[in-house]
Amino acid sequence: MSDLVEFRHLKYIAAIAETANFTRAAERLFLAQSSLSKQIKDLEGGIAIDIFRRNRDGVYATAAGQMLASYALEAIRMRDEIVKAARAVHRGEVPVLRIGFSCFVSPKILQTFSDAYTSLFPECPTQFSGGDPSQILRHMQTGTLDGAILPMPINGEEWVVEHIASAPLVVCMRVDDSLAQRMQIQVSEIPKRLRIFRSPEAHPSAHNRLVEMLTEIGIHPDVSNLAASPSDIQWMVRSKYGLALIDQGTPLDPDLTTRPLAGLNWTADTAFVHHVSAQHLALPILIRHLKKASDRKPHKQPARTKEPKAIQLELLA
Amino acid sequence: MSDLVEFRHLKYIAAIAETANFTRAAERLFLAQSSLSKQIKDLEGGIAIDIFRRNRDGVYATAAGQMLASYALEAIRMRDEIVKAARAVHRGEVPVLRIGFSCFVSPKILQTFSDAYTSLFPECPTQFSGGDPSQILRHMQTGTLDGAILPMPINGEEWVVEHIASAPLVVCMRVDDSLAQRMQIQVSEIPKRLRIFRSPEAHPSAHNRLVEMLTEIGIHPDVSNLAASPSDIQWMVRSKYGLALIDQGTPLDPDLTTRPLAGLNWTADTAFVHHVSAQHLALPILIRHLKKASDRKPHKQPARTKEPKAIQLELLA
DNA sequence: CTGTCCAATATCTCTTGTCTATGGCGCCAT
DNA sequence: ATGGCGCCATAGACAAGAGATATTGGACAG
Repeated sequence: MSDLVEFRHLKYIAAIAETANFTRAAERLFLAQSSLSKQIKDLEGGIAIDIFRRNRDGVYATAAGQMLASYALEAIRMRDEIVKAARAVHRGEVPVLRIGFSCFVSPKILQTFSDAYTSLFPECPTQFSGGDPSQILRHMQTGTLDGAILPMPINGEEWVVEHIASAPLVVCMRVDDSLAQRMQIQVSEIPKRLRIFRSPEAHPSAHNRLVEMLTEIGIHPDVSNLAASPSDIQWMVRSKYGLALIDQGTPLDPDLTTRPLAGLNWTADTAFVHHVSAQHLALPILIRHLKKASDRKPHKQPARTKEPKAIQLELLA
Repeated sequence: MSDLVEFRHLKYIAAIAETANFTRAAERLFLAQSSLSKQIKDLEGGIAIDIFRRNRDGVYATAAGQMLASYALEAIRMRDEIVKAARAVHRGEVPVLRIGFSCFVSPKILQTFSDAYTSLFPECPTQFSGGDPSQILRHMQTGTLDGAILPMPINGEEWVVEHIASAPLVVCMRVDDSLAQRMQIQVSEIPKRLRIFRSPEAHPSAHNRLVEMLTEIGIHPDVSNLAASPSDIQWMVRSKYGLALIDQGTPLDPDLTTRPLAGLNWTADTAFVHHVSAQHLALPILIRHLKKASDRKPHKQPARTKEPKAIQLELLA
């Protein structure tokens, strides 16, 4: 039924809707007015929808016609985008997609991202490079990276940020720690032992935010042990330098374990980020894909918290 | 250039990609094999993309072909959806969209939603009815409401929840309150005065969550004054029953004012919700639209907080 | 009443999508 | 080897249909 609707028709509809005039639309389409008229009339008959109302003072789209017209613009834009990208892929002209990532982003997220890109742009090469968020942002400013997967928050108007994952923030401890007996940890139990943090320079806003949040709930953390990677953190915990807050998804040393924070539902959120002026041809398609996918993930892990997932700390992933 | 690509071609590409065989794809399309072959070949020449690789043991899509094939499925689905909806609009067969809302959802959000629906489904009637979230959810279960605009969180697998807005949670006070002199309020300053809350029965999970969060930061609120609407709350504040936490977007009595909570970045989040088994034909299109729009809103109000927006309380809007 | 503007209609042309028939290629069973 | 089979490409015929030209008809302004 709707197979009668071709892109050609969408183009015609869009042109008529814009000009509100068959004759001028036909000119713009390099078409005779009569041809356009006939095409639309046949279509209207075929799909049983009056698209335009022809009046003394111009042509306007009916309600249904307005829907089709706005859809038309979007559909044509998307088609052109995809065809352009596909052609670039075919010619092998898709430049390597250079992605930066923080080592605090879990491998699973990187894998998911990489898989998504590969399914969208098969056989197109990627280059992943780890580093400090602040370094990575600089690289994106200078154009030596196309995008990045980073812990939130990322501040500034110059960044396009698309949230892609979030995982609970949990307390990391030795398996033989007395706290490991418990299912959950009360915040009030650990203020003095929470002493391991990530280097503030690497991602200042996230660090500041974490400290501030802890302060708000009455913990004044002793930020003395600084780690530059999850394995540093885990080594410190193993060596009894203190406890740490880590992303639940982090692959864990067998001597260590994690426990959720009672009541609190802080999450470590991860985003795909690119500079507003980034050029890579895959970015619009990639972002659109991530946007669609973003709604499914939250559904996968909702059973964990009995309480509504509520406080969200967009924090180091 | 990409004007050569018509929906017809997309249908062909999808069929071939699925069957991996021109002959069987042609059968499925009620088409002669030769026609299909020619169409694809002409298209490949026209847009300068090799879509399929013909081999001894079958037909595979090339990298670019895979992109086109997966795009094809999506594009055709969308077209059919829109045409179906447009036809329903044309015939006046779109049933009234019955939307429930909590009175704690700001009028601006309702207006935005209503505008969005009207632009997507011109001339299609809507019916808005206010009420308690718990009532509204029951109505959606029984099918007497198609969807609702409610404060988050909404729990349960039976609900489809699409986040549409979020606004900072602020302290509401009289203009002549001594606290009104300050730009921000420290949480520690108000524990005893925070005494006005929304009726727990109306939205139990949100209420529990708010109380729990306050407990976490050391406030044990005196939940004695219960209000069923923003104006009840404002009357209570004006009459010196205490302070209240309200959504920053709430239209305010001239005798009252609001101040942000220092450091905290709690937000009141609002979602569009519908039951998983809801039938209304506008829902898929509406949800898709809200999803696209959802990313623009956060960009509009980021300058307000100097600190990264961080803790998010999906709470009564 | 006439000229103008604009969409619809009629008729014709020419492109193109599809059909039937056929050819070529590789694979396998005999 | 060879003949049959499955599969895709090609060729020529044909019909559908997209588009062009010319014309009609309605609304409106002068």
